[in-house]
Amino acid sequence: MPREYQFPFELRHLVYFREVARQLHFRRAAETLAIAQPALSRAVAQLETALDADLLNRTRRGVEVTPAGRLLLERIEPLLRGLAALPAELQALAGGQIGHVRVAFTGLAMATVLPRILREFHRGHPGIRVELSESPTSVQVPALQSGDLACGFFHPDAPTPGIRTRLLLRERNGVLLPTAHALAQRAALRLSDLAATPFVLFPRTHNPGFYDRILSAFASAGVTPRIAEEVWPRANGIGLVRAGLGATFMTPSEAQHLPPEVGFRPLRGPAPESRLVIGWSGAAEPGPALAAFLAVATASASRR
Amino acid sequence: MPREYQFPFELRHLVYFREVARQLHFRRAAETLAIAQPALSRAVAQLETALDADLLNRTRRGVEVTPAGRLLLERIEPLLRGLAALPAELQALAGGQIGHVRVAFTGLAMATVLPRILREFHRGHPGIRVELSESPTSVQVPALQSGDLACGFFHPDAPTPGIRTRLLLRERNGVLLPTAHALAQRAALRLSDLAATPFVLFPRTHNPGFYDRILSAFASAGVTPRIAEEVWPRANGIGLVRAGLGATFMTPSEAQHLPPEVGFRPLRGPAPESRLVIGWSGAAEPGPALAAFLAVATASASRR
DNA sequence: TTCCTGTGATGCCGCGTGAGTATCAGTTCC
DNA sequence: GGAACTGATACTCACGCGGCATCACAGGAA
Repeated sequence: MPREYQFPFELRHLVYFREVARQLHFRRAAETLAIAQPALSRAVAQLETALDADLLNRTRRGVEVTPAGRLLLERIEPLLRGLAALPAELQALAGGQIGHVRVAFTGLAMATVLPRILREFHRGHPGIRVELSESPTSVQVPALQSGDLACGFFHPDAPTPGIRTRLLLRERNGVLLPTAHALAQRAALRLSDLAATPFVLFPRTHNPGFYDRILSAFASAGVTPRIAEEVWPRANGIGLVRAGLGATFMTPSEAQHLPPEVGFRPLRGPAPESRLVIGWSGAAEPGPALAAFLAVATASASRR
Repeated sequence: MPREYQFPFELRHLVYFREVARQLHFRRAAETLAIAQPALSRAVAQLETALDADLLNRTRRGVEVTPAGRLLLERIEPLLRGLAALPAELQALAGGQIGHVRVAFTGLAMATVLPRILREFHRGHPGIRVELSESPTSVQVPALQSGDLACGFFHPDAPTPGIRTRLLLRERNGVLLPTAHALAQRAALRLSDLAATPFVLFPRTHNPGFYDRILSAFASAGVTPRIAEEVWPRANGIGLVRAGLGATFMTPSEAQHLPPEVGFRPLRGPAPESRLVIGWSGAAEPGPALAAFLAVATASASRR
């Protein structure tokens, strides 16, 4: 059976040759490699045949490396180093010391729990890279179910089969108004006060359940709100409020650091409620990097 | 006998795994690799054992690569590519398409034949790098004899055993004077005219034979020259003449491009003669890169 | 259901080949 | 002229790669 093979040599040959080139001495190199000298001689000779090049000059007063041998050495040195590092690297991956996690989030998550979680996580796991991308609940849920996404911070509004979740935040929304707005004088508001105020919301497709709960909250207060803009991501909505184009909903946690042009007012009576969860695929056991992230995230949440 | 070996796997394993990861199909990968499927299954299993990591998820509906497998792929892909390129690279080295030559030269060589040789050589052999360093004859000759230097342009003054040479230039020296010098009015000079003129020469150790021939040429003209400076490299000597510190010897070929502050005058009667040769070690057959360089250099010289 | 097809894994065996020991061929010493 | 090196060569042996045959299992079609 003819032996077809892409490489006319094996790692052995390269390692053996490198050792001889280092020590310039077959016997000592063989000892270092824990093989007998004849085996080493033949392996190097095979490599020379395979590459059709003289790699070493055997003289009676020692061995010297030919130009071809030097070129080969230059090329294989980094390769062998890289290969030698591989097992440890894979162990590090398995142990969760290195790796990466793709994490999606919504504006609320970034404004509340996420910065703290990331800070803690990077302190404990400096080798794991977190790939963050803001995306709406309606995108995250199917991505989590299909396994395209490892982990997401989102706002569930219906059962999410195939996703394991943990509640991070559950808060009644208040209202964010331009400071110049008439209602900004009041300490607290009711939904019914807001009939004349244009609203800035997220696009309905991004979380239809929550969107509709907002509308029904208005309806039960006897008001039909005017939705002036639907904008995403979240930061742009706050920007529009700041620019005086309307009001928006916001939770108290989210209202920590606000520019002076806007003000947060709690709602009395019925108010839409936001729930922020962290979710991950329930199909497969999470990998070590994801497990580490989840551990930090849930611990950080329960410590609040 | 225990098999001690730095790597718990071989190139085979990596190539086999890569092929399966590419095709996500053991049977087709085995066909591509021209081996039977069971052999492939076992090789991949061995690699997984060796690295203590699951690289592939075998499901009934196909094969998928695990994160560890992806990491491994990322790492080995460039390595395998580099190794695959090795044989061709070594052949190119042997064929003289790539490589490098260490070449030493003296100031005279750089002022005459060398630029043209380098231009021609790089045109015909773009893959070969030339490492140039100016060094005196007295340094080049032993370096050529010991094999530390591949090729040199120098000025032999005695037999140089172990070095093969070819004469490139053989010229009577003239005199380089500051234009302001009294003798610069004359069209040609004799050595005996130069008794009162301070001279700038190279250090005697750099070529004792030639140095002494200069002195004896003076002596036979009945003159004892005043050696004001001994300076190296050559360009600095010309700089000193330009600065008015004295005169120096120079061949007509070297006197092609001179600054206006200096002038070249031929010598009538006895004059020191400069011989420029290219030399290379006669011990070993020159390597392909050196052979190519020598071919260009000698051809360029005989075409003058 | 039942059979067929196709997946990758497993059992077993022959032979190639890597590595062992013993030895050779050529030096460079004393 | 031997002693003590060097690396190369000649054997033998056994490990393991790869071959074939087969298994276990899943999915699809009848």
